[in-house]
Amino acid sequence: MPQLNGGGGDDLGANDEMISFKDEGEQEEKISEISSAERDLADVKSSLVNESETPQNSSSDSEAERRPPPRSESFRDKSRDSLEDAAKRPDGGLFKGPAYGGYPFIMIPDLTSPYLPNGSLSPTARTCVNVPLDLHLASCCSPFMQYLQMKWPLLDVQAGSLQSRQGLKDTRSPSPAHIVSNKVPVVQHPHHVHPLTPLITYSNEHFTPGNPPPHLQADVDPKTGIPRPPHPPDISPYYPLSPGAVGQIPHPLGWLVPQQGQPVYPITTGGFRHPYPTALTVNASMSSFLSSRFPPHMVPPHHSLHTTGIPHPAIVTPTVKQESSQSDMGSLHSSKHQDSKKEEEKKKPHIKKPLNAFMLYMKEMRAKVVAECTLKESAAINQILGRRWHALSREEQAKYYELARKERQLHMQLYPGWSARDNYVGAYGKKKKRKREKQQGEANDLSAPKKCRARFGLDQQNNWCGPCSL
DNA sequence: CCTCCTTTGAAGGAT
DNA sequence: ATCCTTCAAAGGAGG
Repeated sequence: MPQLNGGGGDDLGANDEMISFKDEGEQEEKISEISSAERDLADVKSSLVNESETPQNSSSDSEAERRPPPRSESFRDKSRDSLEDAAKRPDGGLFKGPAYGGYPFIMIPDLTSPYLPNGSLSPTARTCVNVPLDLHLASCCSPFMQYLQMKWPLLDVQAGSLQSRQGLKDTRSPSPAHIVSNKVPVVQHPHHVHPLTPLITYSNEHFTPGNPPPHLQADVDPKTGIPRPPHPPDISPYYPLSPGAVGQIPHPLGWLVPQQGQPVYPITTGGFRHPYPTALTVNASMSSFLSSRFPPHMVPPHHSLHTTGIPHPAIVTPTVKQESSQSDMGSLHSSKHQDSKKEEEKKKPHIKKPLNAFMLYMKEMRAKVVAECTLKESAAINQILGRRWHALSREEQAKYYELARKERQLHMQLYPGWSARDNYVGAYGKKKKRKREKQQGEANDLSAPKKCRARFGLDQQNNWCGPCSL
């Protein structure tokens, strides 16, 4: 993306855009435009997801055209080149150096990325760009702020308008309740909805008080013919696929508000979960809020949100899974053992991996699929989503790839030293083990010892798995 | 209660 | 360079 850090920070080393598909059969990928969740579900159910690559009344040549079989170098290079071009464009100057720090819409040039159908910035976007902002520039320079701005490019505008409209100047000392009270409605003006809202995507559940029941489905996706759950008229449940389209905006304060929806990077601190941090935190008042809501080790330094120590939704304390059960029960049954264990775990907060493109896509679409097919089982849902993912057009996928790349970039800025390896569970973690064994075949028993030995060496046999230690 | 399932993609280590 | 493994989300299913 256009350098968030004003420099050549673009290259994360991941040529993730437009990765070639697995060969699942092009025919299958040509899921017709009338494909529906029901059919997907039927496929899943009938064949237990036996990906029979039988050509399905595909026909949709346009679809096939949109998605050239080997999604690879050609498009990838083009994409990257175009991205770079975008960064070099005059309006890409928004991202040159600190100057753009005052703009919350730091991602705008990406909107003009070649991924978008017409490659132009929507009038809405331009309008938004020109909105004067009441930003706290000092804060904006931090990766955290960039992150916030990326996630909630409009928030400051909204905050500004809030201040003007509601006299929120007294936010100098806002209480969390205060912040929370300024929930959704005030930020949902259609004209404020920026095309960049895809960056904030994720599902409505983050933002709506509750997902409407499937039976309330009102409209139908013109593209897929799949009924959609109803949504506020000023909020599109989808990414804006065309310039000027209105994107969905989960509540910008969502991460400040306990929600039912699962955030992308939930910070769970005493039941406090949220999606990515939002730009609301730009001001100093936020830091006081953070101080009140986060444990000290997660609260950024006052008035200087430094790269390190910045609260990030990717940080999840190990108490995540107990947030509902243990936080309630814990007060009753808090054993010393648990305490010591907790403290031990607190020392190294779990920084989650940034979501990849598909994960972001799933995050956004899952609710829809669930609503459409009344299927709850995630495994089946994910199969459907996987198919739909492949059925997406280049441009549509590109948005997610781009979003994912930004995720990684910000994640990297926020946690320079973090490695995906940090999240690996020991030498041979419990997770996914069985499946891998299945996939890898029978030779596992033989290979495992060898791998442990190779991996940790003889001097670290304590890290070996059980079989290896025998 | 914990793990598996199921998807794709990213990352890192091993070969 | 390629292969293998793990993890990211999600929530029902099953041990």
